Amino acid sequence: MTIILQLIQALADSLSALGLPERDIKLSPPNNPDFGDLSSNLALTLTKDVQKNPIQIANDIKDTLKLPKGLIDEITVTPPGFLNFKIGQSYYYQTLAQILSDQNFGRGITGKGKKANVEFVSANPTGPLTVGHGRQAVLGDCVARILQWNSYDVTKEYYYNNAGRQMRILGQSVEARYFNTDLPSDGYQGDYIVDIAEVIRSEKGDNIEHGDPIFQKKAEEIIFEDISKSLKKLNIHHDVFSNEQTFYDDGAIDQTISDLKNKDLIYETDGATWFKGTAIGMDEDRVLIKSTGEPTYRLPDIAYHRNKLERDFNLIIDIFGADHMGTYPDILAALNALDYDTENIRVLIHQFVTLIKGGKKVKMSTRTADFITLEKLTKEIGPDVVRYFFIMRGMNSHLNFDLDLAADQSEKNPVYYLQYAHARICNIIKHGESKGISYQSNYNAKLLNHPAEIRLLKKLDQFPTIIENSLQTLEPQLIANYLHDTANRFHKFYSECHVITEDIDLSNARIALVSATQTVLANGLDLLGISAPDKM
RNA sequence: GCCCCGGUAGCUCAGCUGGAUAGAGCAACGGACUUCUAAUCCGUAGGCCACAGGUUCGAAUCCUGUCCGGGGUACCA
Repeated sequence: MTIILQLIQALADSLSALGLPERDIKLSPPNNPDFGDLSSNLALTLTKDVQKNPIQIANDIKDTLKLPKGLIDEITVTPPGFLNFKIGQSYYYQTLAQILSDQNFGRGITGKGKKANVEFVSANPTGPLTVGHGRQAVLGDCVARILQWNSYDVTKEYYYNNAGRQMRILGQSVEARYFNTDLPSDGYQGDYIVDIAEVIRSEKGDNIEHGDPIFQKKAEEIIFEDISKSLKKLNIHHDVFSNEQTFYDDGAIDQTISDLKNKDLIYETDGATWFKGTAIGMDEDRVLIKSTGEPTYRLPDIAYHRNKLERDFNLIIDIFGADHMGTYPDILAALNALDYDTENIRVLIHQFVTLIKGGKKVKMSTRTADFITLEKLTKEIGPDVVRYFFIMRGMNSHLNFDLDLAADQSEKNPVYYLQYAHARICNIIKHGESKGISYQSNYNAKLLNHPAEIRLLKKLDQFPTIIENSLQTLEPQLIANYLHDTANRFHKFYSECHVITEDIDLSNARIALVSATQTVLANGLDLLGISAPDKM
């Protein structure tokens, strides 16, 4: 049982001993370290019901509190009525020992025996991935890593629409380049289309007929290769690729329509087939099949999610850009109408990246070939910097990405702050070995008394809590922020405490502390898919 | 019009399941390397947390309204 749970239990016991009403008790570290390690507003929440001065309530609770010996050093009551707990240092020494005995410190077992699916990127193969796609790529990959770290069996999935209008225009664009004719209206203007046409020419010669499916097929293939390559350079791999066409071929699309029809949720107007969303509480009805006979993306999306639900995942995560905000409720509503339980589906929406170049916003468009590729960015500033840049911000913040600044600042990017801490530790350990000092399990933890040492220890102790929070919220930036704090406390420790000294006992204790810090940093960086270098 | 996200230091953003004195990086200024890596550390400066109300012992955080920016609201994806 963690120290927090023990305290909450003891506080709850006190409440009942005093005949006070029950409360949902919360403990959190106060901003000001003078108030101790954990604080509770418990007494303040009771004032109204009890009609008593909160300070007096807090003192009553304090006096009746029964705690295991050695757990808490000091309990104080401060205005306006907080209960503050100072945790004994021996607790942190135990944490240190725990980290040193377990390289996997921070790993959770929540997902043991459970299967999760994370769908992300899912850009249609109409052109290279852009900087805009990067955010989702990194976010999705980190979410998958968080789940894996918590023992989930994770399938990383990429879904794309290859049967619709977009891909048809792509094929027509390639064809136009091949025959040297005008691009279709809304055609793809990028040079890569010309390159694809040339590949086709060199492989198949000049005698392909108009309308040959090879144009679209080859384009899809080549562009997908390029997308995979860009992702690979960011250390991102998908396990499964699903596409729309499959669901036409295996009849899932027709089946979905007929099942919805059986639920009386389908009607036809103006030659189009509509989904009766209003019948099940939605704001509007939506078109599923256009009057041209071509389905809208919603229909295959429903079929696809049905397919995912039938693959028996315990957790299904969809990661979408803000432009999908309005569409997923329809999908979920349709699935519910088809008697599926959608509780295991979590939809993460991230806001867009606004690109700034030369102080001006860049409007990106794949169609007009007005974009900066993710691959180019990765090449310029490196995968670790790209990943950190995208992950250090919350997903529902709009992100301004200044390309000039990114290139400029890559030298002093905050990710190096974390990596440098790790590299420094490696160097200390190396230096220690040259002096005959290396980690011994019989170190004397009590020698770690310096404020900078204690502060670092307290930070390391928080790691599992941070992991737990990030699992619940699926927000990787919690880990990024935590690692920054940890590196900060390490750097401060480094500047105040020399590790390898003439004092062998102290050196041993500090080597232990530094090794534990290394483990936490390496684990955290791994969660973000960022490398932990031995030297820089 | 309606729905979703945001508005916090000069810039980019943390903090938002209500707590005590609102933080970091960059930019500016001033210090610290005969020592395990100065990609670091220490210090100075910088704020009506968009605005106005409300709830509360207590609001950057919750509620309502207004303003500004982004996205949706398509028989585009």
